[in-house]
Amino acid sequence: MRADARRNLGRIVEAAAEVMAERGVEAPMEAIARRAGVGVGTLYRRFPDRHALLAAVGDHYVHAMAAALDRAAGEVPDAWSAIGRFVSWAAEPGRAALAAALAELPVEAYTGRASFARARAGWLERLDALVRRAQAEGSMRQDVGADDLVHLLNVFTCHPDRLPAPVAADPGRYLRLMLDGMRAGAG
Amino acid sequence: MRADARRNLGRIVEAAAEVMAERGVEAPMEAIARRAGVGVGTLYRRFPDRHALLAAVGDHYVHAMAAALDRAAGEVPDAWSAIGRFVSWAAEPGRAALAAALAELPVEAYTGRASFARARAGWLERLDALVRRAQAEGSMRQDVGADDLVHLLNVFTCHPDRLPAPVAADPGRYLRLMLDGMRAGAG
DNA sequence: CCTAAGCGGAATCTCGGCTTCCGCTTGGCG
DNA sequence: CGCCAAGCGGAAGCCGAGATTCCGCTTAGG
Repeated sequence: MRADARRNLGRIVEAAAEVMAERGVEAPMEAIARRAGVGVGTLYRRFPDRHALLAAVGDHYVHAMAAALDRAAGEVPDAWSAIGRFVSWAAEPGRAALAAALAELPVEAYTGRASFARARAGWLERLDALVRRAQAEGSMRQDVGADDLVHLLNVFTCHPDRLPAPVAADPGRYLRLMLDGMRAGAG
Repeated sequence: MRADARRNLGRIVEAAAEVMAERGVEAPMEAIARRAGVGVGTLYRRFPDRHALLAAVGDHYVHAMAAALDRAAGEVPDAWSAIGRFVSWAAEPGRAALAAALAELPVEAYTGRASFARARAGWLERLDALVRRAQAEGSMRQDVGADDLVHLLNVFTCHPDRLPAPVAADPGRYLRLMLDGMRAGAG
């Protein structure tokens, strides 16, 4: 594979991640190509259909999330703070948006992508462990779980067009409210 | 106006409210017509364009919300419980969804509709009063407002396709979490 | 310098939804 | 009861957005 081709490949995946975060998994191929600074033809040559592209984007995303989680857990001793940090990181514009976008998509996009499934499962598992640790430390309610965290992140960080403008303008405010509600004793 | 025509008019507005709640303000006219048990022709004769239909739906909605709020406030003595009740009512499937749908829409849909604007303002004012009462009673945080409540309702009750499936399945759970976060002392 | 890998983007195709239009139906008056 | 205009439904044609193909031009790199 020629050097420039390889470079474009990377750009395309990044662009796809961005655009899908902003406009959903169904974002027009042309928009993705434009963002990547590439012609649609190139996009199609590399990824024969949308699913192929999605799988690539999914890999990209899962690894980024996993790395951020580990970083957050390493930076502070208590689990509750680590969760707070991770949430802040994930809430940065257009970040978890991708999670929401990917959540929308049909399973068949990943069939035969065992590595992706494994990475995803691993990430969720580590998040879950962190949550359980926070609960054991007495800082988090027992009746909420890692899933709730993920869902709410997805909700508040999905692309701005899909949220009431004030929420889109400051999702952090609402995520903090959510965390306040998840703190031990809040129920 | 003939009796059957009047009947259809009512059905159309109701159907439009339902369908727009589920599929957004841009929901296909044909879907609305079908739900109303009416031909598209009838729809277009009555409402020459989408804006006319939206205005009618908006009226419908604002009045329903105002009535529910007053009912909730009348049923229990303390403001916090009243808010809880109202939120529960508004979170019933496809209810506030309409609010979210209407929130999306451009101002020009309502220009020249003073009565609608007035009704809307009145409703918000009453909700705000209730929130301030809850704060005075010491049951609600000072740093949140009626707006936050409205936004959160919109977020969690928008049509299911736009939410992670588990959230769509039980928006009440997440709204309760958010309310827990808004309770006095939660910050 | 040459050549095949790689590229871009115009052209074409498809699909979903909007809007119109006209022949049929029916409320309700005389 | 009979008439006829108000009202109805939905097929037909229009349109724009996006997917996908294709081919002549560009350029990496041996």
